[in-house]
Amino acid sequence: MQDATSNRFRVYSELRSRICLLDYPPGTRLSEETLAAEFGTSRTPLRRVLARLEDEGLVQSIHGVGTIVTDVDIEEMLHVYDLRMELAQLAGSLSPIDITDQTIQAVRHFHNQSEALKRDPTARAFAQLNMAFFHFGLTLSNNVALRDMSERLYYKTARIWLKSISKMDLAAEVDIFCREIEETQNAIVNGDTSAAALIRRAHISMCVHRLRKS
Amino acid sequence: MQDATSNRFRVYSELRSRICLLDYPPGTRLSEETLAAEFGTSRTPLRRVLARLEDEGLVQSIHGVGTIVTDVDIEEMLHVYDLRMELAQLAGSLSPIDITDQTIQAVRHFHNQSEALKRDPTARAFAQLNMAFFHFGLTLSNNVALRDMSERLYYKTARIWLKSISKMDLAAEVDIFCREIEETQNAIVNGDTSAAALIRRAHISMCVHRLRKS
DNA sequence: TCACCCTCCGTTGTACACAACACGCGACTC
DNA sequence: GAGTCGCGTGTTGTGTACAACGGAGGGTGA
Repeated sequence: MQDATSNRFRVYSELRSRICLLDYPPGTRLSEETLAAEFGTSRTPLRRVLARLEDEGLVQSIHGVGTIVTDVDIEEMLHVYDLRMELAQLAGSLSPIDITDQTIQAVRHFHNQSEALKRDPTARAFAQLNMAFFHFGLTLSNNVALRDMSERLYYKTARIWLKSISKMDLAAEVDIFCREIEETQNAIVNGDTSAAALIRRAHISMCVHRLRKS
Repeated sequence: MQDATSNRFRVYSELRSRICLLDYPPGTRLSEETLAAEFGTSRTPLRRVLARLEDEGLVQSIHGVGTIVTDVDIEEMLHVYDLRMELAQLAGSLSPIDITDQTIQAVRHFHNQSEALKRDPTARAFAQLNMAFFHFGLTLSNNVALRDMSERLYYKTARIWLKSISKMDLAAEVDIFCREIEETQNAIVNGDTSAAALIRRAHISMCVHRLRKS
């Protein structure tokens, strides 16, 4: 057992992940008591985590009913996507990092993983890799505020893609993702964070278009 | 007594206001029990409010010590200001509102109030009017996500100005603020939200420069 | 005189009991 | 038979006692 803060973050992170990977699909009723028991704590600290998830719009607590995982709809989230695109682009101009060998190695790692995914594509593994690659994208700017806001907005919309993938062509999506990583790798190797940011923005935009059509 | 949610927001809003108006200067130790008594509740719901303020960086709770109002430093906040400027500008291009007579009337109201402030300037009244005018600026975009993020960042930095005003020329600052409102009024009357957003961005930028010199 | 320790006090963190509330089901009434 | 009331059950919200912890102050020994 660590100190309270890190333990809280662990629980928060785990629940957020379950919600965004649809382990808890929209409409699921979470029981405070059950979750508290699972994480080996009591309702009080767990409620603090749920309160944060509620502030971020991932769950909704209703007195006398339960804590319910919210539903997400692409049309309602268009505003969020608009902002996410702008923030993605800003990552290239607001305090961009100096690219080191470590950065290049990281993007190569993602390239390898995306190729492996192409050979054995599953929706869940794809979503997880996408999430990890998003976090890598955050590290391209040193602006902490930008990172925080981007992350918050990302998790607000992360479920939409996974909810729609059954109606889309998984192999084609993986292919597009692979190419995004390749393009990003080219930009990073050339030390061009600005280009990497624009690539990211473009792919968010295209992804929204594909999602709306499905 | 209203329902839990609105009551919680009332307490949150009040505490945030006290912190940002320096009723609780940085370093102040807040007592959960005292505050709970003041708002006629118990520690439990009050702690939820403090938890949110802690997530937003306005206070810090330390086990065994207390809940302490954080200090803010302009140099640490430069990243936040950078992002705030970008968001201010985006308010003009991301889902800008259609300007109605109501909007024009609102900005006229601020103009009048700023003129009144010029006649009897106090730092606190200035800070309050500035805050109100900021909230007006938020209404210029229909993008809810943009509004939320802008507000969050604004309150992160709001105290810096008030902390430095004693070392600056209050009358001159009021004058600049009056002109900002006048310029905004011109833009709004012409139906040009984009220009209003750029004016706002410019004034944030200039304000940061003045603050760093003081 | 200084360094160390120990105890006391106030604070935040946690656990738990109870209140407030929503929903469903069954009985009762018309 | 339909509508309505009331109660039981399960949930979140609140209050409160206690545990965990940090710091200050005084005492003690070298």
